[in-house]
Amino acid sequence: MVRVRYAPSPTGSPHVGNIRTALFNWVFARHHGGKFIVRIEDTDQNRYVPGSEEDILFSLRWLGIDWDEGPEVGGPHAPYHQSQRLEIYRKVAHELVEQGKAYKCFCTPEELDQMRAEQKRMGAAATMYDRRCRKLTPAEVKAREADGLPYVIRFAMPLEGTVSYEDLIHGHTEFRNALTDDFVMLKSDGFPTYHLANVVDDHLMQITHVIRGDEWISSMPRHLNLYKALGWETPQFAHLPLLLGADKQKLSKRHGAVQFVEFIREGYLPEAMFNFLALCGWNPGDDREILTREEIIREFSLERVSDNPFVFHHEKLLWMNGHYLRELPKERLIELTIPYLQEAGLLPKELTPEQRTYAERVIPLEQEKMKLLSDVVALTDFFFTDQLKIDEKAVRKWYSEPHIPQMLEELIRRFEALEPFNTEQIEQVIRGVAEWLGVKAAEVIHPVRVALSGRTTGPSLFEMIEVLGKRRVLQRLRNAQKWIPR
RNA sequence: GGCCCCAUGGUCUAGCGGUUUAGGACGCCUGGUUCUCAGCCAGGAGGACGGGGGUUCGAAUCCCCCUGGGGUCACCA
Repeated sequence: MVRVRYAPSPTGSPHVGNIRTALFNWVFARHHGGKFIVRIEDTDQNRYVPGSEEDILFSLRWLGIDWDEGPEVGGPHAPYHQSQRLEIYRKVAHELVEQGKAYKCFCTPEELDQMRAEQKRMGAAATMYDRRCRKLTPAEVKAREADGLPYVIRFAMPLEGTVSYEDLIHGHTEFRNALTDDFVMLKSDGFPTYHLANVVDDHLMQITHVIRGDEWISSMPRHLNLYKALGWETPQFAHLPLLLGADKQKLSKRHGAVQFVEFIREGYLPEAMFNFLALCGWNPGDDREILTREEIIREFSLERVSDNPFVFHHEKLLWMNGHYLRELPKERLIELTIPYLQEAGLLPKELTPEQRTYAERVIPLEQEKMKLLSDVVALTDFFFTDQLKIDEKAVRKWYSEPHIPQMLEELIRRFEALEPFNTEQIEQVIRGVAEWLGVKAAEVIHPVRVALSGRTTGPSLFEMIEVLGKRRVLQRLRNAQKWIPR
């Protein structure tokens, strides 16, 4: 039985790369009919950010990623918060001390800083704990404990030899033990470090595959030796390519939106995010790029995960979101976009039935143009407000044309009398007026569009007029009469 | 700097020794559709296998070196 886990630490709102890792784990579990476990690695009291766990779980649910064991749902290996499992780690750490595979270290942060500074001054390639406390005699340790000195527990790394494993993505990888220092397993506050807690829980929770980002590869000698010291079987490891910014540096805040909730806020759709994230390092092996969640689950395999870093460019995601937006049923598009109009102040918090019907007619008009749900605001604002942003250049271009004064008058006259006020009738009026004036239809259409929306682009004019309604149309046409230079 | 990872057009990616004059997608350009924009359809440009050695009848595909980029070197994860 495949058992994988997503083990975020609540140190901030989750990053896209982080959610990508969750998605790969989930898809892998679902592909194999295995279990997907969420475990909160809240072992750093200093970096804990309230609310981030909520953001993490919200993001997963928003994407449609459910978990078989974890926070809020529980499971046979509860608790799933590491902060509630402290005794377990403590016990393991002390057992290793008793077996001589780990030791208490009484070095203070100041001493360690000094040691590192010294090493740098000596021109050391890398700073590394010099294992001074590893040499402490039992009596010395006892004395310090009796003095009440705080200590950490460090793992006693083998001084020689190598350790290796077969990465499911990178293949055979080997490390020399001597190059890794005696890392801290248990901090002086009694909390474990990632290395300890992660290994212990992965073992206890019977994780079969550890799928995580490439930045963890360098910790493999620690984890592998820990498993060995504990006499535990190691799970399989798969290290996912890093997500990079446009400058090829690890994706971070300075690359624009990277927090997953920011993407949600901007108006990306879950299906687009799911599809795109799945393609961040994986592909189905053919030319398909638009894939449903079911297809992704069916065809996913770690063998098809690329091992080179993925530069995260928003353009393609935007394109993909536009694609999914165009496929969206109208009802859902309306549901999803109304909140953006409300937030922009174009619609009130509570809609009257009339306002709702009006919005339902407006929004689909611009569906094919949206790349983000939030685009609805800029695309349709002129339907909801009379405070038009006027394209002055377009006004200058059209409103000095000789046919305009007559055109406006005639349109107003005919529209006033028009019944029913629908698209076909409206088109007839527009074309009729053009003919009557002896100008091309476009020479009526364009200036009218400017009069009604303030701009030169927008939905099909005839439909737009119908939706705007006679009252607004007449009012705006009359207003446009003021634009005629005298 | 040590260790580790990576290396196909601007970006993502197919390719796992010959079927490749290296395919697809995003972006870009042109044309068509059309009341504009978008969309859609049809084309196109960019001039990608980082460089050098091998192995082989044959290399983008295997090996080595170099170069470049990245990750990591905390009582953070």
